[in-house]
Amino acid sequence: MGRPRHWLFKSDPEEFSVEDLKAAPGRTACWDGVRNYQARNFLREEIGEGDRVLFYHSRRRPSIVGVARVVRAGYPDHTAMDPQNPHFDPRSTPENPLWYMVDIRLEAVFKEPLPLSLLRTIPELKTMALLRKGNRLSVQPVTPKEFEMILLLARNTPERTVER
DNA sequence: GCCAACGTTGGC
DNA sequence: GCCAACGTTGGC
Repeated sequence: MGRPRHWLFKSDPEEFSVEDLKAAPGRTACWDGVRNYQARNFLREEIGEGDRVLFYHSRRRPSIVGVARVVRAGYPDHTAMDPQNPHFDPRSTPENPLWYMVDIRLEAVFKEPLPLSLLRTIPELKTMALLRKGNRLSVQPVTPKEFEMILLLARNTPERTVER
């Protein structure tokens, strides 16, 4: 498959929000703490520099809140090797890292989040992995068409213009 | 706060 | 290798 590819990253905003990414140096942060093998495989093998990312807030007000760009492809997640870190995993070592992360840079925050409830009403998004029942994957692929539709929704409504 | 869905663990 | 028990995710 060609580049860029498209992804959706979930985050509990109480842990790490799109505003946290906006406030980070260079609007760039590493996407650490992923401890699921399927998501790990995407981070380690599939996601490349230049890929595009939808930033999703889970929980309180589930919604897509912005877009980001992958600026560094998969490399070992150092938080897994830090005993002080809540995501520490003693099975992961520098010689044989178990968990991976990528770096992303924020490109835009939507002025109004696109809530899950709205996304469910869009026929073109019916097939989105995010909308499938019981889906818990925190890093998931998005089709180019789905991605474009999300950006269209973010732009089209006047109060949903994209803030740079 | 509830609970369904899911992933992981571990006894056998 | 099966599967029950358990812990976690995450929408509602």
